[in-house]
Formats: sequence, structure tokens, C-alpha cells
Amino acid sequence: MLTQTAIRSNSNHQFASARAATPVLHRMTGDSERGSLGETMQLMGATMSYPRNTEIFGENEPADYVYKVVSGAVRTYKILTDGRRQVGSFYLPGDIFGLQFADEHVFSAEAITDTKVVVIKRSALTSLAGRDASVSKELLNLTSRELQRMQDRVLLLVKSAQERVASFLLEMAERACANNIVELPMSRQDIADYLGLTIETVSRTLTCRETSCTIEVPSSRRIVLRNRTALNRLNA
Amino acid sequence: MLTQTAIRSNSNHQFASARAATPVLHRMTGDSERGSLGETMQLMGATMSYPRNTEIFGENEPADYVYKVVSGAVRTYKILTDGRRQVGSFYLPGDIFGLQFADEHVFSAEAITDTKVVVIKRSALTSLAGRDASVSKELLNLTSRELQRMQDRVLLLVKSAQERVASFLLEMAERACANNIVELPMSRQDIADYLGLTIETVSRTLTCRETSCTIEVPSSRRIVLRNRTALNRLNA
DNA sequence: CGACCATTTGATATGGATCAAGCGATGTGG
DNA sequence: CCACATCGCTTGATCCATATCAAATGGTCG
Repeated sequence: MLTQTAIRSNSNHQFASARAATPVLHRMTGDSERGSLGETMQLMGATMSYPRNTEIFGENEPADYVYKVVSGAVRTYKILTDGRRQVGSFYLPGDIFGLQFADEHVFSAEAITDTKVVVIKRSALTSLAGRDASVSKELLNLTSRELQRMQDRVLLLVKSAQERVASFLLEMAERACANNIVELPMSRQDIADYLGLTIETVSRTLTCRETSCTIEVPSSRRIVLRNRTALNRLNA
Repeated sequence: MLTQTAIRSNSNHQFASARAATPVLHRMTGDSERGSLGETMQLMGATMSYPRNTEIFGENEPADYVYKVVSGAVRTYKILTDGRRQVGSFYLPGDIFGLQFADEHVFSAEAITDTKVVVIKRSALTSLAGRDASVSKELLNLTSRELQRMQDRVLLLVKSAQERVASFLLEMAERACANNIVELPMSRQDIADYLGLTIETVSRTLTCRETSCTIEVPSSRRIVLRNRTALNRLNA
């Protein structure tokens, strides 16, 4: 439990500075927001691009901004004292992140693939919330949903490896799925660190599901769900 | 992983109906709220009593109320499909619970010991929040803090048994400690279900810490912290 | 005192981690 | 265009932390 092959994430911070604005207005696929907040952010915020594996913000940095994914994918994570990495969440297009209302970020955030986000000052958002009850309501809703997701994580983390992986696939299917084909932007290591397992276990579990014809894995980042019922059963 | 000695929580629902009002105004020890919300609830809400092990609300019931613990202690939990129980959170005097902004409760809630809570209609709270920006801000703060706690839980659940128990003791020490003496309202089973371990492992881990003089366990519900530094080290 | 329950302690089993090697895709330099 | 290094992933063998099974102990209430 205590040792694990050290730190594997290799962020190249040299790219972390952003290229400037040109707001992007097309609406992406994610469903993380129905209300005005997403649009508000896209109107008021600046678009920034982050190449693959670059840092968006770091743990303990002041949490001055809120982000919305336009394209690509983001992971938040924390390096534990023993060197292991725990992934907090994955964010896909449409998702809003950086909402933690602490002064400092608790997690770091990195682009998983080349990613565009819109950024807005938290202060702008909170002052807007002070004037507009609907904005503040939406902030609360978003935070509640995030809380909900974290509660689900807690439930997930006490289950067996099979169950965790099944849950993960179903979760991703909810969020980024075109007729049962799930495209995973993240590596096995990311998945493992998200589920609290090792890459070996994730890999083995997937091949096991494949053998039982529950899924197909045509390429490592693409998974076809053959039998959702079976996955749901595992999901417990 | 899949089997576990079935369902151990023995709620006697016959007591679940509440004795009526008589609002209690004295402020309790918990620190879950600094702002006006706690006071507002105590002024507007009704006080209810729940004997030990009775249900306060059930999973899938409409989430119409928000609760504040006046005295006693509360656990929220969920029974998983395989019969295991996962404890979501413990709430101590001063803590507010039932905040989830879903229409239905995701967890059930039970009194751990004889417990008094004040109850307020969620609708009253949200309409108040619509009028008063400071209330809505506080709701957001409370929810954020709950989110924060859940994130900590996630980090906790990927650690070793030693670390989980150490973290738990330190968490409880933060919340219900008089000069290093922690009074635990909950059973070993509650702790185990909270930490995602078995009672045996929790018990063994505690005796191990006791042997190493990090803690003392004069009675099973009372733990004296002898060496916080050592606990913090384990906490990782 | 005796029944009951929570907790501790002991012996054994097992799921997933760890260690180690192989494999396929991608990229790079000659 | 091919040899070769690299990287991400898979597969295999072994080990260990924690679960499971079982029994002893202790505390509480009639």
C-alpha cells in the first residue's frame, strides 16, 4: 500500500502559459450545465489552450478562476505524501471545474489531451451571484452535483476492482458515448489512479470483461459496451 | 469483497415519529456553522427527538427538510446491493445535514445515540436564500465544505488501514475532543463501515496503535491521543 | 448469575499489489 | 524505408494486507 512506482505524471510546465482569447461560442456535448452560467462564462471569459499534459492550475495555488471545458479533457489530482497520485475527477467538454470555494486549490489540474477551456474570475462570478439570485442558485446546484459525484466516488471506492471498473465504464458511457462506443481520453494510469487501483489490475479486469463478452476493446482508448446489463449487474 | 456478514444496522422504526417542538436555543459545541443559518434554523425550525438507532429519514424519501444536530450524533448510510452498509458521514452537535440538493435523499440517516435535531423545510430555506444573498452564500459555503469533506474521504479511502484509522481519529479529535480525549458516539461497526474496513481490522489497528503507545483505549468508546505527531505521520 | 451484545484476538484465505517480462504501436535517426 | 528506442499496455508469477471464519473476552441489563 505504501510504495508505488513513484510519480508517473510528467507535466511539462513550459507550455502552461496560455495563448490569448478569441472566445469560442459553439456549445459542446457535455451536460454539466443547463442554466445560464455556462453561457455567461463563455461570454465573459477568455478562451485558453493547454497542450496535452500541461498544468492548468496547481495544488495550493490561489483559486482565483473557474473553468469550463470547451474541448479536450482535464484531470484533477493530488500527489500523496508517499508519491502515489490520486485522480480527483475527470472533466469533459461542457463540464465546469475549479469550483471549490476554498482560497486555495486542493487539487492540481492538467490537460489530458490538447484542451481548450474558458476561464472566468471567481470574483466576477461571486459578485454576479450577489446581484443575481439565479446565478447563485446555479452555483449551488453545480456544487451540489459535484458533491453528489464525490459521494458516488466514495461508494465506488469500497467496491471490488470488477465493480469499480464497471462503474467507471458506465460513468464514462453516460458522459462521452456514441451508441455504446466509449472513447477514453485518459490513459490506464489515469484510470487506475482514479479508481484507486493499479494499471495491472485495470488492464486485467478489462481483459476479463472482454473475455466474458461484456465489452470489446478494439484499441486501448476505445471500448465498446456489448452488454450493459451485465455491467450494471457488476456495478452493484 | 462481495460477502460481508449481512446487514448489521438494526433500526427500530417504531420510534421514528417525533415528539413535538419546544425550540432549544442554547448553542452547541460543533463548529459547522459560523453564520446566521444555524441560528435561523433554530428560530424557525422545530426540535425533534430521535432515540438511539431510529431512522431520521430514509434513502429515496423526498428530501423536504434540512436538519441541524442539537445533541447526540447522526450517521448517514446506504445499504449496498450486496448487503454491506457504507456510512456516508457522521454529524455531531452543530452540524447541518440533509443538504443534498436532489429531490430525494441519497443516503438514509439514523440517530447513533439519543439525538435532538432542529428541522426546517428546505423550501423555507431556499425561498429565504432567494431573498437574502447572505443566506444563499452560506448555503453554498456549507455545501462546499461538505464537498471538501467528501474529497477528503476519497483520499482517505485509497490509503492503508493504519492510515484510515489514524485519519479518522484525528478527524474526530478535531470535532469532538476535550484535551486529547476523544469520545466516540459510534460503534466499531459504524467506524468500519465509514472507513471501508471490517470491525476486526479496525479493532486490530487500534490495539496496534495502543501497543505502540500512540493512543490509549480506556473503554471502547473513549480514546486518548497520546502522540498526535505519530498519528499525523500515519495520516500521510 | 446468566443471556446477550460489542469488542478483541487468533488462524486461514484471498483479492489485488508488486515484481518482472513480453508485446504492439508510435516515433526517430540513419 | 527500415532498425531501433520508447512508451503504453498486457500478461504471468509471487507476495502481502486485509477479509473471512471462528472463538474467547468483557461489559451491560434483566
